[in-house]
Amino acid sequence: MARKPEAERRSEIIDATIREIGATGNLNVTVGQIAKSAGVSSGLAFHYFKDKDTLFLAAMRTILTNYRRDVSILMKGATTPEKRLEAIANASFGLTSFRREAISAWVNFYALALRSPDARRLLYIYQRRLHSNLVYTLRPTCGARAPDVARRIGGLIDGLYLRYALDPQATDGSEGADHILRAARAEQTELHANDAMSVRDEDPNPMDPIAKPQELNDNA
Amino acid sequence: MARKPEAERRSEIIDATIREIGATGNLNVTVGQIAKSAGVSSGLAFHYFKDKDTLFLAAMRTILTNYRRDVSILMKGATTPEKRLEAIANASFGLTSFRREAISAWVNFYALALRSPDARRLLYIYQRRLHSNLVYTLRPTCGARAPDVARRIGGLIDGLYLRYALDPQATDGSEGADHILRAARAEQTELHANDAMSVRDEDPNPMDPIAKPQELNDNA
DNA sequence: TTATTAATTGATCAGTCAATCAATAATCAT
DNA sequence: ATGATTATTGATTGACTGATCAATTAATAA
Repeated sequence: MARKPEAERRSEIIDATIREIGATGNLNVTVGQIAKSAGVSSGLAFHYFKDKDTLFLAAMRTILTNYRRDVSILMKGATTPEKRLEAIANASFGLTSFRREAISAWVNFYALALRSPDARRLLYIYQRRLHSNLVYTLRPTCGARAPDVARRIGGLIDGLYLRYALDPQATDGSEGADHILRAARAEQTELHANDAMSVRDEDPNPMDPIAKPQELNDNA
Repeated sequence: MARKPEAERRSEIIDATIREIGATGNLNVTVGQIAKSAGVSSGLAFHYFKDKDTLFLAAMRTILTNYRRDVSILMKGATTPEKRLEAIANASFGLTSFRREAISAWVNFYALALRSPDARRLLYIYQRRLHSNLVYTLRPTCGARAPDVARRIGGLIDGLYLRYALDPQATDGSEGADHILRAARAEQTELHANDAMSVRDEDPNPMDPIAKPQELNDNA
């Protein structure tokens, strides 16, 4: 009936996908369900997305874009390293990323990455961007240790996200964000037995850290 | 044909389940596939496990049992707090837990926990046990901060596991284990800006830390 | 042996779903 | 208007699969 331009319909279908994944908690939602939730026929969903996996990936790209936007916004006002880290932490555990739909999408996305190279690529983009942002943020306080520390902070973000995401008693992610800041403070204190160990980690991956926060695009 | 006692067949079917999940990377393996891989008919799989989800949970219990066994073995020889933490780290990133099959099972298990209360319960058992072991291990060096630090180390284990598990370039998990130890060392250094913050975390969850490493059973 | 129990099969049912496609309806350009 | 283009439908197909069950076979006991 109601005719809409391609771009709008695409995003409506993507939104419906995220909604349905959030409602059921898994990727076994049928295209029919999704289409219905979007108020269109299943045929249209296939018209715009060649198959189900493509649709899921598009949905995940939207989630990642939202996350990136949050980071970007919160980073704007952050002037000190401490504030910048807080921005990253708050974006990771903030309302956008911690809604049920985003959580479902994320957790299932990890599982999808196990069998879909496309999903894996997308996951790497997220990881690289996060790592890059963290290195940039940690450099002033950690110096050469920044890449090494960033790897732990990044891992901690993912791990705690998973924890609190799967904990029905956790109402929001603020506790997760607190932990990130505490971990970073611990890593940033001067006297580290670690220093000796992490010398070899001076820029372990030369391709990797770029001076400024990343704005990579998700395609490819 | 070949007749075997219940216990043996059960574990053969469970092993086949783990194998097939590992091979395909997702839970969409059919019971037929699993049965075939176990060398039995699909009917038998349903005879011993009332439905597919039950079978998956049984498989996951086996994975958790193997992990627990590894921790237990490695803990035996560990006398100092440092050695004990090393034991936990090595178990978490060791060969048993880092095989492709275990990785697939774990990642999909997280997704399953999103929709299955039974899976969620099982996941909590793992998390509580890990937390408990960490608190016990960290107490000597962290004192009152142990529960708080344990939450981060636990999260870091999960997060880094996910990272390296989904990284095809990572051959083993030894790098993950290294990170755990470094993070712990950072948290254990004396002069912490954190100390003031984490006072309120003195035993945040009274139900939680128990003096000795846990040997909870997985049922219920 | 014979009766009883336990293990195992495989065909079958009933339902589901991704993907296709021919047909229709709305919009636009001329 | 007219034709071309774009959006949209929904019926259909073809393949798949979880679960059931009646029948069969092997082991055990009496």
